[in-house]
Amino acid sequence: MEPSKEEIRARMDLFTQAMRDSGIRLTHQRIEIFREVAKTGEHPDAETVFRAVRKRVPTISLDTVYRTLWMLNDMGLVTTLSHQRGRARFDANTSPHHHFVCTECCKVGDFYNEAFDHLEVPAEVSTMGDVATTHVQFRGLCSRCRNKTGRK
Amino acid sequence: MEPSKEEIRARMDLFTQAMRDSGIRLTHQRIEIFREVAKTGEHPDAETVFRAVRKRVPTISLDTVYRTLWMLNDMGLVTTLSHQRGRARFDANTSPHHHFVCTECCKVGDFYNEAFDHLEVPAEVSTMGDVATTHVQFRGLCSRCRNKTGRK
DNA sequence: TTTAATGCAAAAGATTTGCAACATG
DNA sequence: CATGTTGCAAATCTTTTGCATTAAA
Repeated sequence: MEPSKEEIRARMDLFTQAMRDSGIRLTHQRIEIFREVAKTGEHPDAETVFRAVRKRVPTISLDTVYRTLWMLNDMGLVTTLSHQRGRARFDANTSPHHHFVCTECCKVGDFYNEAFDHLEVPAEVSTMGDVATTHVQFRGLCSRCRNKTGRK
Repeated sequence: MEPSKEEIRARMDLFTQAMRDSGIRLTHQRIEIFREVAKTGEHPDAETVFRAVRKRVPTISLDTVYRTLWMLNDMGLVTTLSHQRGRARFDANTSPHHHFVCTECCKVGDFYNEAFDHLEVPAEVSTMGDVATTHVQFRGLCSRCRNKTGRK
């Protein structure tokens, strides 16, 4: 689930390069914010990122975290999920991937599947617009919640 | 896109029955709130439902709309989507279906596809939990946004 | 040194909650 | 009638914004 050391480094490199290419300043805060999202597979929300980064950059403010996260989203360096009521969660994994979402605790597990990346687009959908990406989402009780609520 | 008269009636019947079965009171407000979500394929948010219902029930309050919508969600009579920053949207279509989501305007189009309803669950996913439902989401520019921003 | 980015505080937006009045079963 | 439900107002939680200060390039 957690990205490997190499994967994290690759993400950081991609980030640094993309920032330079766009002429956006590589500030201390932005680097630490991106690193925090890049190093986990947990899809943290803004508050979680804020708390983690604050340990290393004590003066950081929550609004900078928000501004940065949405900027990264606009740049395509992170994507957002929102499976919880009114709280965006961020993901630095920009490779095509899919999700298992627990309907109980909202935890999200990633997985890769080439076939799902390229599902045939039905004609009906083509009339709606141009498909750029495909995401499969399986929903159900995660094993942890199954053990907790399922059988007690 | 919009549900047919019969479909709307079927949804209302399902709702009425489910409420009776759960012993939850069928109030004027609840009926009108559900009807508002049931009669459209637009996945309205709470505010939109509120404004529409208020025309028929002028004294209704926004918090009743929220309470009711989340209750319906808990009962499985509606599902929620959240493709827009911090704003939940509600859908009374409980049949298995899939989505095309515009990355520009966040508009969501529904479609049906039996094959997608029953994608084979990879072993890796089975270890995460018990899959109950499968949703395919295609993302890209909708035709309207393509014409607006794409070529100008 | 120039201009973008930050931090602060305050605003805005979305959703929830406590409670007295009210309506349903 | 008894109790669940509503409407109101105020609270809460998340996210955004204006602006003076600070720091990248």
